[in-house]
Amino acid sequence: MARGARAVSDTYRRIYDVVRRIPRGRVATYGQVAALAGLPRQARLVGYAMHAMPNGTALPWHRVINAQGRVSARSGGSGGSVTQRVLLEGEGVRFDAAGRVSLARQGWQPNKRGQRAPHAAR
DNA sequence: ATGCTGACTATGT
DNA sequence: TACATAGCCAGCA
Repeated sequence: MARGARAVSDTYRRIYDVVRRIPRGRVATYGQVAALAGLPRQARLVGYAMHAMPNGTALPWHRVINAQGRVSARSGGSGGSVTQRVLLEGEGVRFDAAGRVSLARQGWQPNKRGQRAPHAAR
């Protein structure tokens, strides 16, 4: 590969690859995905990559949230953010009264064994 | 080539 | 906790 017309740039390709390895029932932040993709400080690019996602791309984009543990609002104004929250809840992700997720508890932690949060996890 | 925009983050007030 | 500002990079007109 690495030749001819590619639907997406290698940069986006890396981002999608990272998002794809996010385990179910876990959430990752844009900055985290960017870092794992080899793009530190490019959290914005991650968000933009999600928006530029080709139609038909099957990946857990709903498991990507911002550093505040909240679902970022996307352009279009639709209830896309709501759909994302519903999908996460369907995987067992818990939202607090403020509509935020405990990254310390549900956050995806690669390198860690079992991805199990410290204490009080469940 | 230039300038603006955008599913962000960190820091300060 | 909420709002404002600065820094980042890629895609598009």
